Formats: sequence, C-alpha cells, structure tokens
Amino acid sequence: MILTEAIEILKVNGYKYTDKRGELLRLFADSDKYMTARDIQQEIQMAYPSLSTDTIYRNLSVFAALGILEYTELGGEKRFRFACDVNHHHHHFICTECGVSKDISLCPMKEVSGGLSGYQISGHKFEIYGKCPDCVTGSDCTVEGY
Amino acid sequence: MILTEAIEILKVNGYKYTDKRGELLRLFADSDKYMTARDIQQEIQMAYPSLSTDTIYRNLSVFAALGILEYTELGGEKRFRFACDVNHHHHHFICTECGVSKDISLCPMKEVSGGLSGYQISGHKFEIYGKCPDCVTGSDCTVEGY
DNA sequence: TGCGTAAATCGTAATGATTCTGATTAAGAA
DNA sequence: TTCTTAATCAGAATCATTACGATTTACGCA
Repeated sequence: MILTEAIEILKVNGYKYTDKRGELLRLFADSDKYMTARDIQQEIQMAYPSLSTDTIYRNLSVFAALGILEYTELGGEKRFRFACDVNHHHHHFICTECGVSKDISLCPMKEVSGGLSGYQISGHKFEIYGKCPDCVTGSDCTVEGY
Repeated sequence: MILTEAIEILKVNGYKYTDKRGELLRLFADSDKYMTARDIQQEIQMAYPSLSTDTIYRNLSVFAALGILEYTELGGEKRFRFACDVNHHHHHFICTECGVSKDISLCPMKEVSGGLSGYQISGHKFEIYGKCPDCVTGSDCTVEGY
C-alpha cells in the first residue's frame, strides 16, 4: 500500500479528502510502526496542534474499515499500521518498545485447520513480541513503551 | 491445573484463602471458557450477589500473576481461563460467541525464530477465532458474544 | 467562480472497562 | 482469644474510546 493508493480508496468509497486525513495517512505511509491513537496525536502535534481526538479515532476506524490500515490489540490499546501487501498474507514481529514491525512470512494456519472440523473459523492472529535490534542495543526509541 | 493445586499455589505464595477466592477458582476450574470480569460477575451472582467489582479484578490479576489463570485480550477486554498444563506448550481456538476454547497443539515458533536474529523475543501469541460446533448449529450459548 | 448540501471537524460530555482510595471486615498466626 | 495484616467493599477516579450537537469545509453543480 502506498499513500496515493490509500487516498484513491478513500475517494472511491465516497469519503472526502481533507488535509487532516492526508496528514494522518502520510504519518502511516512513512512508518512501519504500530501506533496508538495517542502516538498519532503526538506525531501530528506540529502540523495540527489541536486536532480533535474524535477526528483521530473516527478516521483510524474509517481507514481500518476500508483496509487502508490494519490493527492489533496490545497492552489494552488498539495499535494501527499501514496495511501491508494484501496479496501476500503474513504476520508480524512487533517491538514492544517502539512499535516497529517486521514481516513474518510463515502462517501456521494451513497445518492447523484440519484439526478443527465442525468449527467455523473466522480469523486468526499470530504475533511475536519483543525488542527490535535498535531497542535491544540502545534506548533511542521515541515512542512510549507498552 | 486443578482446583486444589490452584489453592495450594495461593497458600504457598502467602495469599489467604477466602470463600470468594474459592468460588472464583471453582468457576474457572469447571470451565474451559475464556471469561471477562463481567462474565464472572454474572456467573457468581447467585453465590455472592454483591461481590465487588474490585474484588473480581484484583483477584483475576493475582491469579494471572501466579500462573493460575492465563488471559488474552479480545474485543477490547481481558478474558481469562484456567491455566492449561504448563508442561505442554500450546495455543487455542477461541469461540467468539461463547468463549469456549480448544487446544491447538501446534506452535509455529520453532520455524520462525531463525529469521529474527538481532531481535529479542519476549513472547508470542497464536490464536484462532470463530464459532465452536455448538455455536455454529444452535444459538444456545449463554455467554454474551464478542 | 459562487452555492448548497452532506460530510468532516471540533469541543465536550458520556461510556465502559479497569484501577485506586479509605474505611471496614475477616483470615490465620501467636 | 487477640492481634496484625491482608481482603473486601462501595464509590470515586482514570484511561481509552465513542457519542453529541454545533460549526466548518469539501466538492458537485449551476
């Protein structure tokens, strides 16, 4: 997913383009980090110091519904990141210090589903948590730990 | 894990036995469901109609810290279940209707860790969501959906 | 380019889950 | 039985998130 693609998805689905949506999307497009609404609010501080929390939450929700963002629940909060390539199903390592993510191409679902006859599977989650190399060595991460 | 074992863990760690803790543990011991604090409050209604929410949350937290319970975050809430056999690491299918869980013996971690040199792994999560056979056929589940 | 309408944003209030506080009660050791 | 400390209680506080009503803005169309 790239920025222009995300904006196109907004338009196609009848959503208006606003500077604030553009700025929100730019933040995600430039990052491979999972971010909370509060992270976003901090990051967007200089551009829009008084952006309403409602606007952030509402747009994160819209973006996720349109498949522009994906999210996970971690540490009692929702964390969002720019959606990865839809054509290549995969999972993530997530740094619990800075939120940065790394692709894990393995998906364990194919070996499992056989043992669940009678069950109706609607989704799954495979995530690995820990510290990324940067956060292991130094403490130069900018996003609050979780 | 069985009930007497859980109570023993409490004692060994210097926690007192109370009727309410006993009742809480009994609820978990008799069930393979992931339950929220509210689920517990409903279940315990007849035995202790006025059990304080604080007591529930505090004890769930104590039990989890002692390894008596395990928990997951799902649908914006923490959900707890009686801890499984510690000697056999595994994961769970979780019914999003009634919370019932089923063991998934496969763990994908051994195939993955090689690709994460430089990363410090602290944990992982592999869960499959959907409807259990009972919830697929009928709608006779008692616990609120999530 | 200017208008009009529906959507977006704002500030604030409400919600729901969880945690904290200070007072009261009870477990269990002496 | 007494005493000390932990457990419980009711209610207030907190944190993330959502809802509300009023105001502003994007953008299709004349």
